[in-house]
Amino acid sequence: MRSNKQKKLEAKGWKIGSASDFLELSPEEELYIELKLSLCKSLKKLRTKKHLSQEDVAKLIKSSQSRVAKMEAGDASVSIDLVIKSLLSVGASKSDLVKAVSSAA
Amino acid sequence: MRSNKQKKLEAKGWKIGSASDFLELSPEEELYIELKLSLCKSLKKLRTKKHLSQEDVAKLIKSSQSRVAKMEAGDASVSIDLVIKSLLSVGASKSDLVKAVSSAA
DNA sequence: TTGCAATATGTCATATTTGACATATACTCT
DNA sequence: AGAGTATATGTCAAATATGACATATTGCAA
Repeated sequence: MRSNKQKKLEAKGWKIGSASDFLELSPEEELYIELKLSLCKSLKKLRTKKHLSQEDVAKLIKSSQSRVAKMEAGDASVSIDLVIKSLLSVGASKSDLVKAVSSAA
Repeated sequence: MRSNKQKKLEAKGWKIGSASDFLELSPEEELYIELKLSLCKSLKKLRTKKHLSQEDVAKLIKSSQSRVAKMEAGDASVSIDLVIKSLLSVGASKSDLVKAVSSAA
């Protein structure tokens, strides 16, 4: 099982250089990150389930493979908007989104 | 009961000037808009329930009253990211988010 | 009515997100 | 081993979202 600290570290780029430290996140910052990571994980799951490459998804959303990789990695440089748009483009249903939100830690 | 067309029109600024017309949205574009509008609506509900002014919320999220107004209006210039951050700052729980996503048309 | 607080709408310079690209790394195959 | 495919990571100019501000509009109490 993955530790809490590791999950925070996966949110690459977050809070680096800011006053507050990684492990001092407010509850709402925590939930925001967990939610985003959950959506990112769902994207990867749905994509592989559909046997699509990152390049395939990139074409669907008119973006690039590198951006899809960053989405799946939960990179801080990608917006939740883009992740949600990608999920929908890959065929996620409303209930898929509900599941993703529900399963945020 | 509100018509479908009206809900689209509430998504101010959307698709204006683009090739496709308001009423020709793909299913995923539809769901994306409905989802966003649902989150916006939830924000307004939660804010009023907590007896907060838009100015109060603006201070919580370090933004401005006008941006909060735009969020609640479902303005196309605001990101889902900001709406979610606002919801969490106002005290939304995970189940509040789940409900908002679930109740997207 | 007037006055005041809350909300709506428009604009704009700045900040953040974006797609694109290069390149690195991983994972099959033969 | 090498070749081919998929994924990861870094960078950057262009596109988009942002907070701040001005101002308009609403609603409501005196």
